[in-house]
Amino acid sequence: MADVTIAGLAREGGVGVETVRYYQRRGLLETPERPEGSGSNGGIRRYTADDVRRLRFIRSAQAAGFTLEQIGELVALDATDDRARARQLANERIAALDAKIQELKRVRASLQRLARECGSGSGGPCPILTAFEAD
Amino acid sequence: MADVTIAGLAREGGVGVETVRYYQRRGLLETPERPEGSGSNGGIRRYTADDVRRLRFIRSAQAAGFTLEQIGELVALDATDDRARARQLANERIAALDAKIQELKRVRASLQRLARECGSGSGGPCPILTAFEAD
DNA sequence: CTTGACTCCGTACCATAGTACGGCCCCTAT
DNA sequence: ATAGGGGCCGTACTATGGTACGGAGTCAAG
Repeated sequence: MADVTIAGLAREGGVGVETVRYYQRRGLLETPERPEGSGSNGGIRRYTADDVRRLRFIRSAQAAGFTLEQIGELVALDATDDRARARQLANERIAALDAKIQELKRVRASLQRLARECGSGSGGPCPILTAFEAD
Repeated sequence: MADVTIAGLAREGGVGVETVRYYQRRGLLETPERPEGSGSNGGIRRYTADDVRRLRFIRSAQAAGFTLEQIGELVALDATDDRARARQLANERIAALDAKIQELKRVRASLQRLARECGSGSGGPCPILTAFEAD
């Protein structure tokens, strides 16, 4: 893949240009040097496949529930060799994820009960407010 | 359970007093009348077991991924008899929940792979940035 | 050699879901 | 009767994760 402009990077990562710039401000993505352009300030920055990888990593890590701040730590960690810390972060997140998955399953069951009990006919109650009570 | 003040309601719901007041402003919780107090403005509001139920409902529905705006609709719906709409909301949320649960499981697997590969020894790479790539 | 799309940059604004503050009032115990 | 702990209310501020805007510069095509 040839190097791309910021719009190409954003497209590859499935985000908007402004989001890329936001991640740069947050220190999650590098801001490459502007090439020696013809004008006073230089030309247009180019992004590599590495930048695309990094952007995709950010999106996946977000999906995993990491905050942008934690993602910043992970990105920094990738440069070092602090395996213990990396494992710690991963394991903490796995535990949180397990709890979250269990919770989502519980509320899913409640919603299913609600959808079933709240049938088409108008017989009986449609107990929205108590839907989650038998948790 | 005897009727409680706002602090009691908050405690029962596991939230702060300010959060209760915020939910009132959002229209998710009722604001009971102030009793005819001795002073210029009246006395202190009292909350019932019903209010506690409603507050707990809000928290559970949030856990289910509903926004406060959607929760407002659910609360309003409970008063009406629009079963079709209630079922629709529930089913939409179940679908979203299923997708979310799948996603969390995927990223969990990636994290586990990361934690394993990034073992204690310093042999081999600790590929944080590529941890999610084989999704 | 101009037009038009895109980049760069700073700054401002947004939505969501709270959290805090300050002044005043009420109520109860000492 | 007085002090302290809440309650009441409006308003302001916070954190998180973006999203938008305006003006200037760049670049490629026609």
